[in-house]
Amino acid sequence: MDYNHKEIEARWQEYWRANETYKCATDSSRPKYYVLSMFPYPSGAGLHVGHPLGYIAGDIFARYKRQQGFNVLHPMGYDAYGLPAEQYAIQTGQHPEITTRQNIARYREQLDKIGFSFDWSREIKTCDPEYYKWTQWAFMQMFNSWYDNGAGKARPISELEAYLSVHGTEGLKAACGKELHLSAEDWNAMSEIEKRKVLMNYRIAYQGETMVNWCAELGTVLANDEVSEGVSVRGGYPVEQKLMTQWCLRVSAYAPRLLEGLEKLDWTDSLKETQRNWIGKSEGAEMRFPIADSDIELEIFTTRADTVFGVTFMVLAPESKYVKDLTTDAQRAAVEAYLDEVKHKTERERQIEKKVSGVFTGSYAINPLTGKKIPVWVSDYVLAGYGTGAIMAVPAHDSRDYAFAKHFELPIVPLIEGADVSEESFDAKSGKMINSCGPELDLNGLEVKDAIAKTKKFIEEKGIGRVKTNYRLRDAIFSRQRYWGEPFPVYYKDGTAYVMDESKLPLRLPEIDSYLPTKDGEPPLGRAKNWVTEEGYPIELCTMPGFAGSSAYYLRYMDPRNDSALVGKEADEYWRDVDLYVGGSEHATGHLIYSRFWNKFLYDLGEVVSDEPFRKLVNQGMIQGRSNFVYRIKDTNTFVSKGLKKNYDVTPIRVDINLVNNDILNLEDFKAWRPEYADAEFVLEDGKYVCGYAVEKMSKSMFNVVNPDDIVERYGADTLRLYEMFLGPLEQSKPWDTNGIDGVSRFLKKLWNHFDGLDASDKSEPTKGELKTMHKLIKKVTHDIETFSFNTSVSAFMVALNELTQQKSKSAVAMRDYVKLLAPFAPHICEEMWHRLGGEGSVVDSEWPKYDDKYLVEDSVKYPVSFNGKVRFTIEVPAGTSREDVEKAALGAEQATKWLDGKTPKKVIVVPGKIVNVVL
RNA sequence: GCAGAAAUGGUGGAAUGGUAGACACGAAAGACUUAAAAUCUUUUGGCCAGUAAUGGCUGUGUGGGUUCGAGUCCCACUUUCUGUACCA
Repeated sequence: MDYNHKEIEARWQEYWRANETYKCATDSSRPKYYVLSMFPYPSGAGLHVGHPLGYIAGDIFARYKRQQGFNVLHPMGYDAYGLPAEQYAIQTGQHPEITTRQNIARYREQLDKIGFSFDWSREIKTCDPEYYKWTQWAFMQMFNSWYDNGAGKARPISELEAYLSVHGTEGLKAACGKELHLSAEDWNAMSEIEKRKVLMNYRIAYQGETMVNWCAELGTVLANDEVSEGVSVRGGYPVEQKLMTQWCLRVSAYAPRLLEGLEKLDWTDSLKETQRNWIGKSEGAEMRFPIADSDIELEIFTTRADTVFGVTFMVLAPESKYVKDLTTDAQRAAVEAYLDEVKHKTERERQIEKKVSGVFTGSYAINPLTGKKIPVWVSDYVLAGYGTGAIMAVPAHDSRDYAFAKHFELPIVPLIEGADVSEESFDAKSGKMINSCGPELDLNGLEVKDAIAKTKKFIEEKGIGRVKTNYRLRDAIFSRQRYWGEPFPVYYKDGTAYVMDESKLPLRLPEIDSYLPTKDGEPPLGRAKNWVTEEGYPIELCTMPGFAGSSAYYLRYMDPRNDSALVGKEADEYWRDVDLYVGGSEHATGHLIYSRFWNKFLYDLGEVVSDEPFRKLVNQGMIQGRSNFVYRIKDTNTFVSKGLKKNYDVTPIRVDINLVNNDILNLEDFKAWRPEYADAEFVLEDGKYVCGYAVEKMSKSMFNVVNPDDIVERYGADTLRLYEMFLGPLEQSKPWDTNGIDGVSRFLKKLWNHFDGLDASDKSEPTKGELKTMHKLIKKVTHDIETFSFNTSVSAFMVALNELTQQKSKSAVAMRDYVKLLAPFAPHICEEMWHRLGGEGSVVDSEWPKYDDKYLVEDSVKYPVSFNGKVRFTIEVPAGTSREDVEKAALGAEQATKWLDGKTPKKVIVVPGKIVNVVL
């Protein structure tokens, strides 16, 4: 009987559904294993073949763990809030919820066809009120918490209030917006509103006036990870810097823990490195430079304390609060003109131009080590948001300062022996110091490293600065001027923000008549009727960003229907954390940072037991598209095959890949594709039209999208699953190339034919050869799955089948083991074979076979014999032959005389089971 | 600029420091067929010699090094991909 994938796959998918095969429950008698694939944003385009790659890998692992006896949690859901649905709503007036639900239904249909072992009873959608209740709840907890740097954890805001009422800010070690100095009396004398203003400076979810990435086109602010190279990641619209009052999350307070936590995670080095860079720890010093004829002190941050003697000017960021104070009357007009110019430049323009610009404030600072007066400038190459927004410029040893100094003809003083600064700065942090001797400190002759240490010590002792560690990681901006997101459970009384009572959750998203901002420029929620509390207080108009709903979803899967907690104690203590997380590395600086932050916060509150959410993380590569081209001879309707195109003047034209098979164009289909090609003519090679190809992003406009449904329809889900794994290493990005799929499809057909020739009732012991093949396979596949080397295990299945066929294997017993091993990869066909072979229950629950080395032992061992590293012949000796006897056999072999050529070997190396090398 | 990863046949890719190119695609030849598709068999890194079996040389981006032995380890370089950036 032929292999009928459609009938088999439909039947088993129905069987699994009806039997709730993949439903799991907490079961403390069994070890748990939590496999999670990053949930998708359900876009209107549906899934393409790139999406399932990670899901298939996760599914294989989940099924494997299950067969090993683990209680496996393998859920799936949808990241349902997002800009595309809202953009679509603006264009069509269609409620984003409707579009989203439709897209979800389509995704589900596509996912179901591939045969995943998801426990759909745990499905979550971030836009469900039962789900986003807990997103709002977490925000509320953050609002009601502050970060105690002393204890290194978040604590309830009430404890801060208690502290302030006794000590004021004296001795307070708290993460905050700006350092406040209050006495207990000051605090106690404050009104409620004043107190709330103070507390806002400490809350973990706080409202702050900050420079934000404003995207006018999208009408909203964006987080740093949503902006790349000055444009929005979604849509590619220009982004500018704007000062706005926004909700923020004090992620920066967690920077040290986010950095340290990476150590114990089983993630790839490159991903950890990306996070390290994003967190951006830099150890340096903060130093105060007094301003001449003023009592102002300019505070700067530097990692090169050793270079103080080479400071020839200071630079302020345009947004720095010092600018106003330091600008002299003579310079005021010039400075204001400059600030105005900077303000109107977008971030993108600033980055592209990279033009040196700046203006002198008129003031001078005094170098505390030399007593010399140095000018203070303003320039946009200094960032307001990092360090103190002011720098000491050392043009000899910093390329940016160098460019600035050259442009404005400021002095450049080299501080390192042998450094030539006539053409460029000397940025390397090594060498011997020169020109670095002042009245109190002498660095001359020291190595840079030692000079830094000595200077740091000196400035601390002198009280002109302190050692400081800075982090690049900024607080996350948490407001979006958008409709399609979680509403904030926040209302305003006397212009002050209050969170609602927990009993009011979930705060449901109201209906509105249009999804555009209001005429007054308020967010869309400004259109909602009665968007006020019961007491009539107005409710926050912004909604939460996309990462809000995805930051703790892995916790919710553990206990998805609990309506009294995000995750119940029992479920949390059992499932704890995600053992294996599969997803794209593009989330390295977004979701994967926010989730870790969110989880650590909940950990501080005692809500969860694990302080890191994702123990092991595997990044699947992107699957790119493979576009096909035809070549039209200019000004004609004649198309020339790829191999002959150099003889003509041609225009390459993208052609729908559905008209092409193995790069051969189907001429009739092509003519029917577009009316203008109906009477196309062709110049063929060998009777075929060969198309060109290019690897590009998979997208509709390039006619290179491959829909998994089509592959499943034609080849079956098992073939799709195997082929996606066979394509190459999981982590690597690669183009989707349908050309090879026939090989995998043939394999399954051969497997089916082999199985079809067996007598299922045969219980006889497999032969020695069969046992050897099977145990080799068990060993290989087990090892491959553990190391996520799925492509090589697919090959191993092919090799093993060939061996069994060659041995004319009739063993149903051997086949049953084979089926168990293949089941994670190709569950449908295996389920079918399993049942026909008389297996009990579902193959999904069959026990993973164990291998025994004794079946792999050979009667004899072949040794390649090499002379000076070059293999010349092979000898065969009985298994277990000693090294000495192998050596004797090698040198005594007939062929050896030729290569020995009468000489005595200097040395003979025998590697047991591997090789004999004779050194002459 | 900085950081990370990678470079192996016509293609995708295999190789715990031990016979490089497994497996698959593609291609070529043959079998079956009236024919095609499907299927099966054989060949397939390059070069050289031989009617042939076969034998020899060469070969994993480049140049060095360690080693009896290097695709694999070390150093330098080239190229490509990815991430990130006026972060002081």
